[in-house]
Amino acid sequence: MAQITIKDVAGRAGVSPATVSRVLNHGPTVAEELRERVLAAVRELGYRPSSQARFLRTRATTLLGLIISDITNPFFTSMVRGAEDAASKAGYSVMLANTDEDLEKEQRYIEVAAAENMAGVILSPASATRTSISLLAERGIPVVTVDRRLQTAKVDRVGVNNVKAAQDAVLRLVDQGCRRIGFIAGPTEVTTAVDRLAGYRHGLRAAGLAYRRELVVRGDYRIEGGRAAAADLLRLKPRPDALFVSNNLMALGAATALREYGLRYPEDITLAVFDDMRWALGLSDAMTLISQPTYEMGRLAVELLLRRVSGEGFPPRHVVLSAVLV
Amino acid sequence: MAQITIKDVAGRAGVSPATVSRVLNHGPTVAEELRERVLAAVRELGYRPSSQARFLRTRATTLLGLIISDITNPFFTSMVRGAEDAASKAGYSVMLANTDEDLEKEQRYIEVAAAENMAGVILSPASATRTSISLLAERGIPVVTVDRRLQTAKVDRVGVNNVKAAQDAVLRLVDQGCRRIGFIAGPTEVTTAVDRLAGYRHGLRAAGLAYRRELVVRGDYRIEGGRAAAADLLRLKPRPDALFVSNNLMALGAATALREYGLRYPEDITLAVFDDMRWALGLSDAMTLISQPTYEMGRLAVELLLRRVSGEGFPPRHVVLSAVLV
DNA sequence: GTCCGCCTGGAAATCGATTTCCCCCGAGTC
DNA sequence: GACTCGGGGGAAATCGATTTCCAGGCGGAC
Repeated sequence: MAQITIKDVAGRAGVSPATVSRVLNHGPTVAEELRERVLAAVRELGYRPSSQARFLRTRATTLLGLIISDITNPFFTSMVRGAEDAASKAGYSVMLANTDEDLEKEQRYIEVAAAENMAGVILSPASATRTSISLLAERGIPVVTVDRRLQTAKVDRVGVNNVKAAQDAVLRLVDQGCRRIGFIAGPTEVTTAVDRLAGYRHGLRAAGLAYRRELVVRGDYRIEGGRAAAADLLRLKPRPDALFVSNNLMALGAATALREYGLRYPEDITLAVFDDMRWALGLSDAMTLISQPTYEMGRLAVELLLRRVSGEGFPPRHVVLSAVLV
Repeated sequence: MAQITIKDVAGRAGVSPATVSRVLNHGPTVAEELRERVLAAVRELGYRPSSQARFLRTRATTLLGLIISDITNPFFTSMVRGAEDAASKAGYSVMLANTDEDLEKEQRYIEVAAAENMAGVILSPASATRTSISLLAERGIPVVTVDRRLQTAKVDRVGVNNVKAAQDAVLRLVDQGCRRIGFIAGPTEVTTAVDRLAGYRHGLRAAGLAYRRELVVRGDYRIEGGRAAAADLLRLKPRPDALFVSNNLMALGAATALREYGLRYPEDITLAVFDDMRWALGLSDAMTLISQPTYEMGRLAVELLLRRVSGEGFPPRHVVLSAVLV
């Protein structure tokens, strides 16, 4: 019940608190016999140093914050695994927070990260322009953004080449004979949505097709939004011969809309999707998927972050991985 | 960069640190003028108290741990929302951790929660028998389990009536004319899996059907396991006329297996599923779904936990919500 | 044999906040 | 006018760990 402190251990081992600390941290200058006595006392009492008290002196924590915009999204959850594995290998723990794309929640968790003096933060910002990390910057807490960028802040970043991947997907669809490609875009606040839309337009241009405004509908990167957007596109006359959905959750919604309209893919309409959702959508072979190295993104983000944490100084680094067509 | 401390604020406002603390915490006995000066200084310096230093004196944190077994599972993510909303309403923040059903990871996060002196922990244990919360108990950190139970520990718990819900689902399937009902069970370590299997057997008995061993296959509560288990069942001769899948992710896998075997639901086989996965599976109307009040579970778990946190003593409470057939 | 130096380990300062204790000053009462 | 009572606010102790500083003891060298 009551906290076991370093003094209790010291008392039991018959040494001073200083010696206990020396044994537990940077041990060499302690006689073997005392060392054993201390370790025995630690074991017997089940002593665990209070991380708060330790922080007060050392200013060092082993906690990383991972603030992501939607934990329902398998894209992020796979990234979380990559981050966790890399962090625990280096002796750090990862605390997750979910913002639901809500700026207020996001700010609250940034405050928590600052108040807890986390060693570093990985962030997929809900907005490129309105997300503020100044609280962290003030405290010298390093930040790495994943997936999405921040407009202003000069921070490290790990992402994929969204423009090129989207463009390639469009060209693939054109190769398959599609000419009227509907595009379900994401929220304007989010850089990946902007990039993917740009890629879509580049792809059309490269294929010599005209960009038609009515073929682009904006969604919210969520299931319901994808469903509504797909329904809008499917109502067009003539109907698009392909749908390019710019994120995985919206693809689930779009699949539902297709079912509601009695359309089957790939027979009635061709589908291209950002992110690998084979497990949910089925019939993957017939579909253009843009697969992102999500696990790898999490891993690299942590590695980059930990270099900053350990004090390395280098200009903001942008790691751009390749999203590949499958 | 450098930490702004209470002394900086005190200096700027021309008062003592004690007064600053009084203003920020339990204010009444401070003269209005000083109060304003302090608040102004706080604003101008952007002062935020260090939660570590505060904890050292007060022994109180406003951080709740939420340790769940699989963040890919929408069941849990919806629960997380309920927990977050309830917590933030009470001025607490929620830190998430993902164990991936891995006892080692789980233990590590329990250690983190103990080391960080979190106010309380909500846990969906990876194992009923091998998960140990003694580290938390020693420190007096209250624990509430959600979804699953712990065998030994006498802790509060929020869950659903798994036995009855599974039984009802079986009876519904029998009503629809099914006689050979395959069951995809979950891991033996997990209490919900045990309960649901028991419910399946009760349902068969109540319907006067024999329990056949070969109709029950064990999965791992994950997509791939569901797919493999469903494939096993579909190979049986004669083939089952219904599949009852005991969790949502396995249902996704089972749906894939059905497609691979060229079977359609509900035409070729009847499906019943634990958890509401309409968005992913489609064709919900034709399917028996057991919907769990996930958001509510998260909310209630936090409320129960916070009562413990504030020191209320009462015998371990079991909140059992109803999972309903839709 | 004495002195110097090094190594070991204890005492105490420190981190940043809260809280107790106490002093001082003003108002009210006899 | 003096004494008491009470409220406001400062000084200092405290939380639990780390770390600096220093004392004591031992060994080696001259």
